[in-house]
Amino acid sequence: MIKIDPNDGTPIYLQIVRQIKYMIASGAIREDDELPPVRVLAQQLVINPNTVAKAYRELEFQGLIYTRPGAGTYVAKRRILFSDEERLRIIQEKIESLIVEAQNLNFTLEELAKIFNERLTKIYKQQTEEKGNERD
Amino acid sequence: MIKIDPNDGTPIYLQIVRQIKYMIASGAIREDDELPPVRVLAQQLVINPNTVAKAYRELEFQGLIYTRPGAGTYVAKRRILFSDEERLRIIQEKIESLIVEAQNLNFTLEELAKIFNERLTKIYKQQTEEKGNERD
Amino acid sequence: MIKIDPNDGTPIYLQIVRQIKYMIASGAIREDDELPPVRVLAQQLVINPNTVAKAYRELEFQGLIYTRPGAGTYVAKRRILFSDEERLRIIQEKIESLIVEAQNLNFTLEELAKIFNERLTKIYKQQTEEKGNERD
Amino acid sequence: MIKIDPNDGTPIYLQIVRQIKYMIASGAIREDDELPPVRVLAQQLVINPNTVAKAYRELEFQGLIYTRPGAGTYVAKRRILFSDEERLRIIQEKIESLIVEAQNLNFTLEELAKIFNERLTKIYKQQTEEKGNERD
DNA sequence: GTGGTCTAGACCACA
DNA sequence: GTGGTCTAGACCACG
Repeated sequence: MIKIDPNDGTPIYLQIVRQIKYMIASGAIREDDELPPVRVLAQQLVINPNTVAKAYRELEFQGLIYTRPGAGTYVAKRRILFSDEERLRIIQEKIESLIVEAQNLNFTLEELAKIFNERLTKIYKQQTEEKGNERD
Repeated sequence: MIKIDPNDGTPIYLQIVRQIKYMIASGAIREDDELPPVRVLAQQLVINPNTVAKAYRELEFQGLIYTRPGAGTYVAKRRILFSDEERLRIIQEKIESLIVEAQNLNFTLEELAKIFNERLTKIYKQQTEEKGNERD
Repeated sequence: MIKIDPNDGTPIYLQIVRQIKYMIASGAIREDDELPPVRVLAQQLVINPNTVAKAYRELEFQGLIYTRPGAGTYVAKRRILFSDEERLRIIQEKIESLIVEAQNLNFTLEELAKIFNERLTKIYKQQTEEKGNERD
Repeated sequence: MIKIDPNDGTPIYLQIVRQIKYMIASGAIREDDELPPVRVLAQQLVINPNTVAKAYRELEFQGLIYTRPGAGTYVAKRRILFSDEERLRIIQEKIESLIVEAQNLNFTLEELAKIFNERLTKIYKQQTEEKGNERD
């Protein structure tokens, strides 16, 4: 499920973090699902177990997973770990980066707004559909 | 218009390389346009001049810019232009990443849209004001 | 300044974390003060640099210090990183532990309250004195 | 009345050992008092019975408890009693640690006092109620 | 010279 | 068998 690109430039452990974040956000893995054991994932990706452990630690810090030592690693329940100021700070940083990149790529602000809001609407529809299905 | 994210994981000099590359490849800056001097950019971004110098060296090595010793640094002739599909693909990837981050921070899609559009509007106003001032 | 007890039972890196937390809380080290470099502290304590790095990473997680790669590690400005729910959860856990330990040690709740409030009052007086001195 | 803190850093079995030791050394439990069966305590603390068993083994090795096979586990004769100074020293160390934690989480001393005393009052009421019921 | 990443490999606590 | 800690030691990014 997870793929490492050694030439990516970003550290391996962050590549793992990013991909697991995607899986959690998209609902591909859910609360209390078990993640692959450190050693197993390390063997699959042909990297050192410590590197996987580091990725898991980072995710645990962000409140997305939890580990029960001796048992395994699991997807955590959604909860608000950081203060509102902190959450806002983090997301505004990312927004800032996105806008700058868009301008570097010669998009106007209007174009960016359009692409962004379209994507958001699409996801919104998907999620309301899923909720509808769950109710069935 | 370059933005550094210290938590990105990618080295600062590569963040600069990427962003300038995008500006060139998307036509945001053009042949023989002058890049900001190393020291000026370093001061703007609050980073070490060596780091900026390294980015410029890398870009020169890739043939995207050239330096005229004692004069300045300029965008080179040989340019690779992104297709519109390429530009769209890149920006959509970034948007995707922003949305994932927001969801894992427990922002709703509505909250994200609100924060994003507010920021965009603010920048839009700033830029139209600046243009107004330029005309004076 | 920092002392390691190999027979303590608690991991070395947590012993470091705890002691630095004390230094920060007591004002022994303050905002923007530099911590000893990883390698230096490791050599002093005769432990592996990675272990010190792990302690520093943990403190950075908790928002108590920040690192500028290539430069050094510094005491961070006080700020509220975690949500109120999270902060309350953490401190209530500790209070719970304290109360249980007190009962195990055959203190009555009244005795515990007395000892605790006396200690708190003492610190409170100290801190108001210090503020007074700073104003001079 | 044992409490496990998974984030403490010290192994669970040692947390149990320490707390039972305190109960014995402070007279909270006495010679020939029965300890809870391994399985019962494990269920209460939501941990593995092996972990409790290991703690009991360690306490037996230290001569603080003895087991009568098929019957139960009891507090041994040979007891080391803490002096009042010792008890006070231990609990003050814990209080110190709680205050440091609270300050680093940006609680004021007043807030800490309030949370602490509220919790204490609540437990006090519970315990007097229980005694009332016992009398019935 | 500073911190960051990664590997290889050992040992421990715990289920 | 699972995660956690620690060591030794290499290489890189950055100031």
